[in-house]
Amino acid sequence: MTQISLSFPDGSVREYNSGITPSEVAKSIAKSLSKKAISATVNSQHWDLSWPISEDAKITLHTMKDDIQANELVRHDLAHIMARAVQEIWPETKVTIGPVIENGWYYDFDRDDPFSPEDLGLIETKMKSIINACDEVTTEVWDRSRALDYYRQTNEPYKVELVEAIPESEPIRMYWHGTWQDLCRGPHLQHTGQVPADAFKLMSIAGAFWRGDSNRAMLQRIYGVAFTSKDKLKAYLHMRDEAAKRDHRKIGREMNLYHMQAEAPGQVFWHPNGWTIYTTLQDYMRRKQRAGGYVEVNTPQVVERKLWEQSGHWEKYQEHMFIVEVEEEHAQEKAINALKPMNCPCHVEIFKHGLKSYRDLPFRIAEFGSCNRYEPSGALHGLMRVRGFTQDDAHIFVTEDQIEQECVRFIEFLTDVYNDLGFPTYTIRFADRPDIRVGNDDTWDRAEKALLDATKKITDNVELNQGDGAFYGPKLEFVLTDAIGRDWQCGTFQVDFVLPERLDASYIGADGARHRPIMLHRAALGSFERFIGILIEEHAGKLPFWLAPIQVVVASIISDTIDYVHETVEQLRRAGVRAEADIRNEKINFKVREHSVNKVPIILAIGMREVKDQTVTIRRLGAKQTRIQDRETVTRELSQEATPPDLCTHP
RNA sequence: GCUGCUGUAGCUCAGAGGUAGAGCACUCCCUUGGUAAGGGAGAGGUCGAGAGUUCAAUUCUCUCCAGCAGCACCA
Repeated sequence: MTQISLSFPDGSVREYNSGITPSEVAKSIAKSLSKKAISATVNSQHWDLSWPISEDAKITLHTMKDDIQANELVRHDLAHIMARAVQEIWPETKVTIGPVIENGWYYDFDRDDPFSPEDLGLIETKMKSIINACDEVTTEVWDRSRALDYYRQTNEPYKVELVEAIPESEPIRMYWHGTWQDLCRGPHLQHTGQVPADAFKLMSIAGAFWRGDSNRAMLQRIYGVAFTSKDKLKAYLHMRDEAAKRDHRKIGREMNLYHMQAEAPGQVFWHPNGWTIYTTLQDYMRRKQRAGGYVEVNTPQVVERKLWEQSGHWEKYQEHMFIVEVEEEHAQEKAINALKPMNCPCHVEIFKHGLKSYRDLPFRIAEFGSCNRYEPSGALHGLMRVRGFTQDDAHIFVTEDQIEQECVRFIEFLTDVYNDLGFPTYTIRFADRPDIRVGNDDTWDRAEKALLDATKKITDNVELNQGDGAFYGPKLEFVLTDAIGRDWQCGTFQVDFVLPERLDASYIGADGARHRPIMLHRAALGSFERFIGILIEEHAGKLPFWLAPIQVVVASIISDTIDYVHETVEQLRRAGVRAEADIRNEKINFKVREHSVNKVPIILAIGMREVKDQTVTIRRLGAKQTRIQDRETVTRELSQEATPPDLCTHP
């Protein structure tokens, strides 16, 4: 028998016979450890306690206290337990796959009758009885033909396909939870009773395509969440409730920001409050862009098909464009146009107008570009995914050796903007060449290097998004993380070798000859709609003062103060503060409650005392305390506070 | 687009094969009250749209539209 040596986290090394399992290793160290161990990490691979180790390795034994491993095992075992429960209740159901995901797992099933929400309770009960049975979990490695025969015999076509897809080099491993068998990579716990029966919950049923392919069968997916303890599950469910309260669709209604209706799906009816946020944000971006060296342009909404054919969008995105057909008076055929789904081709046309010299580069044009895309109905989601939206779009025409400097410049610009808007940290994803692409490898090499070098000048915090670049060039994606940990991709910076070529854009170089510029696409916010959605959720509706649609409500306590209230509102408005009067015949308690619910940042209460002393009583949203202060001072301070961050004279 | 669920007053929701109800909001009246809901009265609905079954449909069935969750998609 060959000997192997295992080294432990504490630095110690022990000798064992080859083929020893982590379970036996644990037993050799301490009885208590062997009881508590649930899995191991062997040479940085998560390892089942029952798998043999046949070579020298680094080993770490895990217990339920190791959250990462424990969660994975609990969730993975629950996936099997759920599949078993489903097949015990409905034996005709076919099983497919059931991976662990963030916070839980899912399992995809194929059956004629879809699951109903009531079925979830049934399944949960069955799962608990499987857990209580403490059935042993066992595993074997099978050879390919045995596995295929088995799944053909048991009439599990999806499993047959899965086995066939496993590369020859990899073992085919089976697991049993009791007598219930599933193809699985592992690892797992040792018996079903190790799964905490009170720390999981089945959440929802949804359709999902087999192998993520919309041309293949639609399966029934059940989602579950699971943790290592009941308290952790409770904490998670609580967090989820909190997230739901921040939903911009709910807050948008409550704060009367916008609405949508069936006659214009995916398009926004901005109400006065919402439009105030929108225009305030747009005014801010306009100033920033001007200061950042961009010139602003505006281009047509309805553009003839021909241009989209030239740009290549017609071929690729035709079915996602709003087509506008017009019976033109003297034309032989109908004129076919499309609402612009993007601004790039129009910007190229502006660049092309009049000869450009290399001295004109970098040529930066920006547009608050209204775009319309016929997004699939199932993709629409509040302000986050709409059919009509406005991008803070810009295109920069450059020579190849200007890419890096423009990229640095943009990242600085974007950092500044995100900072002002309350997102001091963000992550950058670098998406490099996809398999299907245009342009030669030399060009890609240089473009990718330029982007990476530029990014690294500013931050080391870059994630690689391999192969996810556009077919026309590499890109950077700027991702914000909101207050409850969700990621939102907003900004983008893309290098494009293709469009200038397709639309035949050129400039005159120092050598007097025509050259092809490279086009950089970039946006900081992405779309105003989406960004406002993110702002609302990030702040739970309590926007920074300068963005709040109504900044101040001046509320009368008794009707004798109405003139003073109006006067105060006028004074605030003259000072650039968005103020409203509330002189309704209601108690001050009522008014405070209502405006607080509506998230108005400041309430100024006016009674006879204030009128007599020329003061106001100021109350900030969320504060219990109020404070009486001279009216002129308050006006001055609020005016200061209402100033957008880029116009503030003091830090 | 696909699977499932949902659609009743401005909002949140209840209801039943015999053409509708609550709370909040709204209007009016009383109340002039000092920091998170004062009291009373009133008005408001082709029950998402269309078709079918039925003596009778908002309720059952089908089709469509929209929304929600997820999948697929996102230039």
